[in-house]
Amino acid sequence: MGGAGNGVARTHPVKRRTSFALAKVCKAHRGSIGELLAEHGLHPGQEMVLVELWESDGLRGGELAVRLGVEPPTVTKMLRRLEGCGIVERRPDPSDARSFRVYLTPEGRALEEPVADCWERSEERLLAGLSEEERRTFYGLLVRVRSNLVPGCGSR
Amino acid sequence: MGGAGNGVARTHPVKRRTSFALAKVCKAHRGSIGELLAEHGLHPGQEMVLVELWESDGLRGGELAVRLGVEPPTVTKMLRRLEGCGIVERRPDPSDARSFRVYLTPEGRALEEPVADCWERSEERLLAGLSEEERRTFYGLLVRVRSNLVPGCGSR
DNA sequence: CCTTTTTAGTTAGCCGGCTAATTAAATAAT
DNA sequence: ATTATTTAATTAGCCGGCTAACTAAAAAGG
Repeated sequence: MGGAGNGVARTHPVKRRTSFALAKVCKAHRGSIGELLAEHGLHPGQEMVLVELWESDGLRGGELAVRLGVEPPTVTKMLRRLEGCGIVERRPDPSDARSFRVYLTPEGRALEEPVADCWERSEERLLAGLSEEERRTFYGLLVRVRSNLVPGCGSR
Repeated sequence: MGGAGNGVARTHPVKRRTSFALAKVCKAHRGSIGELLAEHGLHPGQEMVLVELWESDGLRGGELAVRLGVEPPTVTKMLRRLEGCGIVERRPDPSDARSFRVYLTPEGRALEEPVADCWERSEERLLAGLSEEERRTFYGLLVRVRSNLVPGCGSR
């Protein structure tokens, strides 16, 4: 099958970009943590909601969207499902009839340890073979790169 | 409102994990490149199909799934849409009646330059403020980390 | 007080991703 | 040759994410 130079298929230059490598790492990482979360009946993305609520329970819907860096309709749907699973509870905000506040149920609070453990295992797998110094370097670079992508994310 | 230690809301330990930072970078990065791709009517994820086809046109559906690191049903749907947009064409594989081969249309081939440009701009934004050495280090770490997550991804 | 504008969430609908179950063709085994 | 098995792709249905359009309450202005 020696066509006119056909079949060589050298890898495309775009594949050597850092941007490309990052995209692939992202996808793989989401899959990796999703696999662990599935053990607790969670889908990737939902763990982020939990972290925000462990940190400050009773958030308003909109504030949750801001902290997650996600659009309001996404929050609406995720909360509906998490509520359906009994992980979260939505109560009206007494001071604003348009708003509501999100609270963890006991079930939601019980997920803190196992899910934190997922992160730990996920990180273990992610950083395997890297020295302590390399890990610190990697973390530092991620933080800087993140602040490039999410302007003004210093606090969150 | 000084309840029993309530309202402090220190950031949750999980948020200091490299794994967490990576997840956030991922999300932001996908959004960043998605924004650029939208200028050409593409959705994030579709650019990956294009890269594979620029590299080797006429791939079988299953092989495409493997290279993208994605499940077959995902390929089915993406290709249906890309075909609907006239970017890609599916032709039956003469040697196997269950299979098909995917070919870029002229429109699909015409996207190579503009989309490669999206990647370049995306990378620019991503790596702003990093020295050449830091960029190399970051790239190297990404590649290593990726091989932790996707065992045997040396070639792709 | 009433009107206008801003803000908070929801709905509808699309896309990329997944799993589970199905169809149909190719291959292996008898 | 017939049967059993494996493989290729699709369908159905769910989830996280998005945009656009809408509803309803709060806040600002007159």
